[in-house]
Amino acid sequence: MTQESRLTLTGLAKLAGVSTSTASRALRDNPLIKKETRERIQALAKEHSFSINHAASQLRTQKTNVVAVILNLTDHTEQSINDPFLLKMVSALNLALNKAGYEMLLSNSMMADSDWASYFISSRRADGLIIVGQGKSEDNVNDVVTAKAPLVVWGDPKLNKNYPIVGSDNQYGGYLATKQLIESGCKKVLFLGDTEHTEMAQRYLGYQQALKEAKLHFDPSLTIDIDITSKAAYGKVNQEILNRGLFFDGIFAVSDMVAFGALKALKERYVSIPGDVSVVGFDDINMAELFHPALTTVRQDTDLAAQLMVEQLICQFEQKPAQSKVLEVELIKRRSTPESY
Amino acid sequence: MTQESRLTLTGLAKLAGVSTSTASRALRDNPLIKKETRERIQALAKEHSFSINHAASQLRTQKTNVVAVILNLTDHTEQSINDPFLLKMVSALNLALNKAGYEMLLSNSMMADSDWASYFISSRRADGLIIVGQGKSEDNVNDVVTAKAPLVVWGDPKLNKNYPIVGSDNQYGGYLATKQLIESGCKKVLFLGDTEHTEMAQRYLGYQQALKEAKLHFDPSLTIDIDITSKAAYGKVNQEILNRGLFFDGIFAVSDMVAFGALKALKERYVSIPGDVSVVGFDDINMAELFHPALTTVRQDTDLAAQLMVEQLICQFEQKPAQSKVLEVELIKRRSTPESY
DNA sequence: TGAGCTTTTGCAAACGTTTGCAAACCATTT
DNA sequence: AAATGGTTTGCAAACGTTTGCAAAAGCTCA
Repeated sequence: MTQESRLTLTGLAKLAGVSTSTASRALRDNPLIKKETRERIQALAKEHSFSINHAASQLRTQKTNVVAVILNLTDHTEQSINDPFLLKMVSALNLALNKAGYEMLLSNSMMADSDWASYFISSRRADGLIIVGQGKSEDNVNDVVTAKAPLVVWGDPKLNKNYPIVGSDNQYGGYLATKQLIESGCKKVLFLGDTEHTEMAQRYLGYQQALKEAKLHFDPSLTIDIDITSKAAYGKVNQEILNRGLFFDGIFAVSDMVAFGALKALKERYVSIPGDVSVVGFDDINMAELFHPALTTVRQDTDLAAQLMVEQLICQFEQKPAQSKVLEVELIKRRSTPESY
Repeated sequence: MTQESRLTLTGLAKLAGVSTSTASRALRDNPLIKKETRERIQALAKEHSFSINHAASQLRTQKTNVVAVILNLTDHTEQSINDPFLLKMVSALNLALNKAGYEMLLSNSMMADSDWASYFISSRRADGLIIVGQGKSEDNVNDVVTAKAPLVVWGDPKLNKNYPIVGSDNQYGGYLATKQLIESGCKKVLFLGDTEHTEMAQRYLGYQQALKEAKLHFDPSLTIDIDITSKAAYGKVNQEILNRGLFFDGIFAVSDMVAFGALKALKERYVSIPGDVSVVGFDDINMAELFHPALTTVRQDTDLAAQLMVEQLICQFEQKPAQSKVLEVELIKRRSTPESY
């Protein structure tokens, strides 16, 4: 019940019989202070489980050691905070940040509506921003840039913006996926995804490229434009089959979740996979392997991605120039496409 | 390039021709200040996209408006940060916290190894702690308690601890799941999970209770003790079938991920679901519905859970007593158990 | 012994808010 | 015209660190 006031650095210093500044330096291992003294004070601190008041330290140093991660989802799309890929990304970022000595402040775009720069940076809540998804509202991102806040975006790295973007080689990924389908003997490959979404549009390009390379006719009616959720995929595939029969023999789904939705629809209509229809997804979330049949997909390396993003952000902290980074993708062959022979 | 120093409250005040204190009060909508003045200053602040230096404010008020969320996973188990249920929980917490005006600091237990109280609370990084999972090391949690830090734990709410625990009615959930299997005609129901893990142990109790109620013999060889991951479930179920044949006709999996692993093994061995074996999971993550067959499972309401946890935490901020809360669970019938007739 | 170093410590001024208290202002009333 | 009371403002002291600078302490050498 006694509201024992917390131990302060000055208090600790008194206990140690030194001045506050000495105590401060000792705790930060400043070599100005004699080694014994340093160790003595550090021990004392541990003993009293003292820890520096972060707010005061922040105020003085102007450094928060916090990075804000913002999930910037397009509004019109339902790709939500529940998307396993995004969550995987978040957890990878969390790890990478902690490893680099930073805390992660997680925010959906709700809290700091729109004015991220002033909310997070000018208010000194965070040293920098990692924005996951380029979203619909590029304005927000641009505001951050003009505010000169350290910033990294997860998105389409080929876009030539004035901020660093880390992302997969989406076009090549789309190409790989489609090529695999074609090599499996598919003649009519469905593109299932959102052609407006920046990254997905790249995958779409890759899809077209693979078709062209194989001298297959590009049939626009094979492009099915949907929200990138499993629910939308499920509904649309169901409906299309109902309306047009089984007019395709392969599906390139723009994400694993979309693929799952499609697979569910196919299975419910007793379409054999990969017998009648082969399917390739994108992302390689954990579930891809667990699904039946295990999903052939294009892997995005979230761990490496997170690491690169953190690196590029830290570059900016140190006033060094940061660059966009393209991540290689990898086709993971599983059972939703036929075995190669 | 010009390192324009950021606008400070005092600066803003000067711009407005008032004292710093007036400006401060105006921004916080303190009715002491005349309404017109307040509005004028607020407008000015918006115009210059000024925002209060959070560190300074924190230092003065001793309030961070940040809550640290710690994923406290048992070491020996592989239930990782990738578990969709945990991530769902995290995202629900994020939402609930933001709604209540708090930021969320996400930490895996790595960063602040063990001494959470001093790392987060006494260092004033956060106002309170939400710990997800009781984990192996109850010591950590106890330390937080003795440090008198505001704290809520996600875990087994029936445990009578001196800190508030929010959690599902695990025993009843286990009971419901098992009962459903029995009513589907199962005579030999496998329990697939970790009987040591606090919450899982409760589900195990429910399993036993349902058996007893149905006057079914409790056969210990039907209890399969595994790490609660899909990988472990897949491996073990595979192996068991190999060794002992199909010696069961129902599975109560302690989580959906575990259920998925089991299902994968069953499907690979051409066991019909729910024809030969019925399966019930726990959690009701999004994938449960997408899986084929759609998984019958016991739903835990993460949104409500998050909301309750935040409420209980805020209680403590306001010096009010906080309580443990038991969440009701709900059986969601899908296709991995036979249709009821 | 004390001059001239180097090593080790302490003083005191920030960092940018918030808030108790007192002062200034304004409108009434006597 | 002064006293009263209510609004509205400003002064100045915190909050707990960090750090440039100066001072003290210890050492070496003449």
